[in-house]
Amino acid sequence: MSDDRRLDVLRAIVEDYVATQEPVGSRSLLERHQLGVSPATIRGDMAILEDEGYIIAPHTSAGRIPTDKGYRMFVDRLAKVKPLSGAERRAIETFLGGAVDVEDVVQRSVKVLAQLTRQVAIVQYPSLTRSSVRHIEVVPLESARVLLVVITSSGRVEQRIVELTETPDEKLVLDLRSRIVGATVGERLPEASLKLADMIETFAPEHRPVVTSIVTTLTQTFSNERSDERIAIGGTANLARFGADFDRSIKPVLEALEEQVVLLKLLGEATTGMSVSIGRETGYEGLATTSVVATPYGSDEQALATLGTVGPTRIDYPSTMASVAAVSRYVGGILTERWTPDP
Amino acid sequence: MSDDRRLDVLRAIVEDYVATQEPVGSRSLLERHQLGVSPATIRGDMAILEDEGYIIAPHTSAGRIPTDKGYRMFVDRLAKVKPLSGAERRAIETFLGGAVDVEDVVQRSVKVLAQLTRQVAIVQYPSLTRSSVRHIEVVPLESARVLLVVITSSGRVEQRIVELTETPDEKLVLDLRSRIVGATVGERLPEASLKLADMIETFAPEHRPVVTSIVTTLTQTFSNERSDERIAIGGTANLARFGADFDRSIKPVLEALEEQVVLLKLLGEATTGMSVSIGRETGYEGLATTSVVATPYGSDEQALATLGTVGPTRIDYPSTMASVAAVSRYVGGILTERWTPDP
DNA sequence: GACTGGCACCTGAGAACGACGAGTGCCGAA
DNA sequence: TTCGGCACTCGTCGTTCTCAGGTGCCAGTC
Repeated sequence: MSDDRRLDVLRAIVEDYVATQEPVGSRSLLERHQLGVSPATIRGDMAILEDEGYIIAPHTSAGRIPTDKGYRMFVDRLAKVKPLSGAERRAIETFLGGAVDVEDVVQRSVKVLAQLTRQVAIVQYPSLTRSSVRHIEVVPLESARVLLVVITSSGRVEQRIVELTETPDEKLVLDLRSRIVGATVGERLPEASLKLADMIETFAPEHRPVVTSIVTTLTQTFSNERSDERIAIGGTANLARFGADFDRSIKPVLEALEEQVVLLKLLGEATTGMSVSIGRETGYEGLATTSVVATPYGSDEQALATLGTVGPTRIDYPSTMASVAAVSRYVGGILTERWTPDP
Repeated sequence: MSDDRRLDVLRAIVEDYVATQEPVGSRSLLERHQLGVSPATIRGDMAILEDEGYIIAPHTSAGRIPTDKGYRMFVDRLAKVKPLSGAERRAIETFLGGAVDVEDVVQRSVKVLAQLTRQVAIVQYPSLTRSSVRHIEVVPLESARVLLVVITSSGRVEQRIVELTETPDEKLVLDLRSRIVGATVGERLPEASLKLADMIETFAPEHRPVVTSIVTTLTQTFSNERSDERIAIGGTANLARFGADFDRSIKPVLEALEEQVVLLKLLGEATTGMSVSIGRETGYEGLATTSVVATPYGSDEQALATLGTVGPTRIDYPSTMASVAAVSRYVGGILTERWTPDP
């Protein structure tokens, strides 16, 4: 008995099950794959694969379906790369190319990814903390209010209105503005916070309250966790493909999708590269029958955030991974090229 | 036969059906309502109500369920106002009160409305075109780029980056900025656009290209339809209550929810006040078994946008309408009080 | 020793069926 | 007009039966 053939059988089972959504038996397997042996031999291989936990029979007299472990093996060792078609590439490129701002890029990414994979797509907004300061503006408003605008290297704009105890002197504001800009532009957000903290002491004591107030707000904005938590979701109608049993297989997924914390953790696992979490590997009971494919996007040096898909475990992993990778690449390209200072 | 009693019967049928989700027969109706007559009499009334199209029997020997027309009658003439409990009011108030910016207000509104009604909640972001200019900032960036920031009376901040053909003179930018601010602050967005157009000619011809470029971008931002289209959705897990048949009753709803155009049209019908669309009244086949309850929010004088719920036709209309109205009131209050210039 | 064909066995899906019960429509009487 | 009574209708539920697809095992073959 050859180990190789047993793995071929596993691959064939995964492929067939993904295609048909039905347990695959030894006979029907041979109808779709030329393995050069008889059904009985396949049955032997299947029995061993079942012993090893790669596949399982839903009941005595049905075919086999892959287990989480089986999919894992398939993804890690058996899947062949399935490149996107030229049409798909062009579709991504032209659709994302039409975006007018960061918000738009994210919305379009979600849409295109959901359509490509026919799954639920999730895209995290570009992280604030992982980007650097492009510009900061300090604008006095009416009363004793000041508007702060922070523009980051990823093109995001955050604004805050600060209520001061007194209307600040115009010269002070101008001075403060230029010093803030000088200290922070080009810095990563955490570093910028440090620089700002140091800066406070360089001001005359009578100006400290105003300066402190403004700097504090900026620092909060830099480390604003809520901003990092924003996520766009699309393609929820594709949940239809998850299964017919709403309460058991779809409702928990919808609940998980509404729970940003869960999504962020799932996406967070993909900081270093393409990540595939299969079934219970996701760590959430509600997602026990779903897989999450995620990958970071951004420039080569710096990831901005993460995007991916949520689908039933029985998905076409090679295609899904190819789509996620492609969208990630284009989004990263657009965000870094388009909204980056020209040379 | 009294007309009054027949309407009482219709009301009882709607209330019972909403409560039990099951067709209601003449006998079980009397178990829950004291109508002072016998089942046979009720049957007579039911027969007439069925002739008139207010109720229908799913099959010969089942009870009756209300038709869209029956719900319509119920909402228009039979429903008694069902005020929110004090606890519910306080929950809305405290939860929405914790919001830190407009984005946050909208997110929290969706959440609280979905929880209160146990339906899908949709909240349109405050409209740009319906609000006025609070402040505009013009910030030169590196190269020949300029950042424009627009703050509206509803607290929204829009930003655009303009690519100019040449780096503008610093004095010109300052002049332009103060003139833009002078011309637009306090104006409604459409009027602000007009004022800006007039302003172009007051600049020296050599400055026209820069000015025109910037003003054009601002005008586009003012009339940006895409901004008006943003909608937050929540409580999709409540779709579970819509019915067990996913493909027929839930998938089309999910699809409609992803189609912003549909949602906007539904919300748009509520410009003048509380609007209830029942079943096919929504005008979308996919929403044939759902009802949309929507109402505008904003100040007394000026609606900012619309919010509401999407649920199966068999919902508790009085409670739903009360919840939608309450959330609308609080959201409107917060947005107009909190982010409006102090006196 | 690995593979194959044959065979007995298992089991879920689906059709057929009957009993049951909730509900109706109608009629004659109060 | 209302009411009680009665015959009738149909969908639901549980039971039974058949069927098809699938397995495991074993003896035989290359």
